[in-house]
Amino acid sequence: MKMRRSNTDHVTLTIGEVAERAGLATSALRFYESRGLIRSNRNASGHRRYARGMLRRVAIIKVAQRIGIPLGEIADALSTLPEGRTPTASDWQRLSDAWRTGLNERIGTLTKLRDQLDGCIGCGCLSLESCPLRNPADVAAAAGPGARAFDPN
Amino acid sequence: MKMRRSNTDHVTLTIGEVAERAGLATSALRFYESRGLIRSNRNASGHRRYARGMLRRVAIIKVAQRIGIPLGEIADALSTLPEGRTPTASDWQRLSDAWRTGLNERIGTLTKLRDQLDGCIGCGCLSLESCPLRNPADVAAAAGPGARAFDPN
DNA sequence: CCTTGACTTAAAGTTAACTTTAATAATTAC
DNA sequence: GTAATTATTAAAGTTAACTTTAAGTCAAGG
Repeated sequence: MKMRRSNTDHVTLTIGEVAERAGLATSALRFYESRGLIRSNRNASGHRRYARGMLRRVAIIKVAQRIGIPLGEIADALSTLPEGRTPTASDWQRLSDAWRTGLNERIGTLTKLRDQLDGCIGCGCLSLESCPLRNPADVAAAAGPGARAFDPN
Repeated sequence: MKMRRSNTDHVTLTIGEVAERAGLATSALRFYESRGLIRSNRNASGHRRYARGMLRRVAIIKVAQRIGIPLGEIADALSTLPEGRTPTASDWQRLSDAWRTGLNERIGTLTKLRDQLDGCIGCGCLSLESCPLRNPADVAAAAGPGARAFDPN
């Protein structure tokens, strides 16, 4: 029983519509806009109106987040696209290529950690000098997304 | 040129010593104590004194963190140990067994994500209906440690 | 016309895991 | 004996990624 046809421009979406179709809250969309990840046009009365392409852009943001890319980097990446254009297939390929590398590193770090953990089964390990878990050679962090209070050590 | 031998009890460590040997800040140790992850004895003037075993306990906390276990869960796990005892080899085995499972899940989630990403190279994907990246079957999150503001969707 | 419901903004709150600050006390070094 | 470290506490600040709240505007239905 939905009817919202008094919209002048039928190809635009309201913030509520984008939120529902993209699967996130309207507050998140406003937040992304404040961080420069997305943009919006306004109708006469100041309400946001989005083109269909925004759904793809938001989808890309969500995938990048699942990969573990912080919003700031996602914003940087998206800002390399020609002025606000909807990402094309080759845009997406370029972005995902870059992100795949980081993802592989994360997987590698976690896998190494698991292997070290496996190597420690019942060894009564965690010795000060010899335990690889306690003396990680890879200082590079396995940290996922989220707050790390500036020092990911 | 270090000399600190006026300590009555030579087998205890000050908070500064634990911090240095464990590789974290004194503020972090106090914070862990406030969260119930570690305990301390106090000397006559109220300064913290730790037994050697604390180093192993802190090492376990650090490994668990690398695995991606939030401090709250680490605290729960450690609290299953008999009253404040230094974790033994079998304690460690039990704890790491539980944590390994979560670690493997995380690795699995990220690996699946990477494979989906690989399957999308140049496909111009992210289609509303058919893209597995856009419609992840596994609602379970790939989220690492860190703030997720209560809704890990 | 009036009531919902969706929209607007700025500002403050949330969570995790700490750090920083401030003001003071105890130790250690010389 | 005094200066420099190191310690103590409580409270506030930090970062990320949002959400919630407050106070009000706009749109659609009856």
